[in-house]
Amino acid sequence: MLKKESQNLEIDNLDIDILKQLMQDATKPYTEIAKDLIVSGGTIHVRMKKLQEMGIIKGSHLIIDPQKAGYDVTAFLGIYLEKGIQYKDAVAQLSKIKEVVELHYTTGAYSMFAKIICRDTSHLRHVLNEEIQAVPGIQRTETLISLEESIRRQIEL
Amino acid sequence: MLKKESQNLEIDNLDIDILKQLMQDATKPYTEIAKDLIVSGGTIHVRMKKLQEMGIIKGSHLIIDPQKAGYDVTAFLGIYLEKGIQYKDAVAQLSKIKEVVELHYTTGAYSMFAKIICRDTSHLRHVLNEEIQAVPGIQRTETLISLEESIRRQIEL
DNA sequence: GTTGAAAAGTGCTGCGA
DNA sequence: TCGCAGCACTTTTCAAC
Repeated sequence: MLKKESQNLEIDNLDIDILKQLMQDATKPYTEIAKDLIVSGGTIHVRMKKLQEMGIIKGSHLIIDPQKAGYDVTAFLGIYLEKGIQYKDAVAQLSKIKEVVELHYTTGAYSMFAKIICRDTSHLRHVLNEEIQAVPGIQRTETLISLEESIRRQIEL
Repeated sequence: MLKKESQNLEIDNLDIDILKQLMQDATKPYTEIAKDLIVSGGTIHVRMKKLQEMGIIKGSHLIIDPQKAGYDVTAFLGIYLEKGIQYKDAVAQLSKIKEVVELHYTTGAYSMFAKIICRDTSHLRHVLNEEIQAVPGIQRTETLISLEESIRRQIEL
């Protein structure tokens, strides 16, 4: 017997429609989605199970307002690594810094690119000067501070 | 009579603990959270209602894997605006481009900074050359392509 | 503000088409 | 493969502490 991967691995329009709705509000009841799409609740359930097994759905997050939670400063960091430094080691070090919420290995001017969220400017200064600079292999960084987040959304399927 | 804003606007440790749990999995049942924190389900409900009214909770999102959904290329874009161009106008234009998932007004080298998600490199080329360049006021852009997203998480409360 | 339980609604699982 | 129906579970509300 083959592994159960041999099931239907395709995504149709119904799957897309379900994802579209849940990407905006992950707590929307299946029954309501079913009404909108004119299928039964059971069908939604089967599709969701398939999408989860396929790994397309990675989970769900509660979206909080960072500013109202006391995190007022968003910054981007272009990072220059020293030659010969293992990228993986730098990632391991940076992942220990809780304020780093996103890290990319990039082409272009920088070796790596990070997004950082801090309480205020003094908190940011501490993270930059004490935490980031302490990571071995980081040669230099360039900071871009976000004065306003004008757009924030998910991809449209 | 005053507006109902005169209610309790403070956040205590219980609120933080609830948020911590739901930030990782927005579908976690209240009853389970209640058991973990050793309070009743009703209390969780009251706190959640308060947090939503305060605007700390902005909603919930289903997290999908962009690569498995056919979006394989993440890029960052440093944008130089022409002098005298209204920032707001550029935002309005860029928000029409569905591939732009994040846009910040920044200090530093660039006027604005965008995050873009595309299906593949030819899709990215199209967005950059046709869509972005067509926005009035954009003088020049610098592209950073993400080869790997090494860290992706939410702030820790 | 919190509790505990009742009432309403939702999610899950088989059976049938 | 999909839809329907019953059971289990969760959400929501409310009187009482």
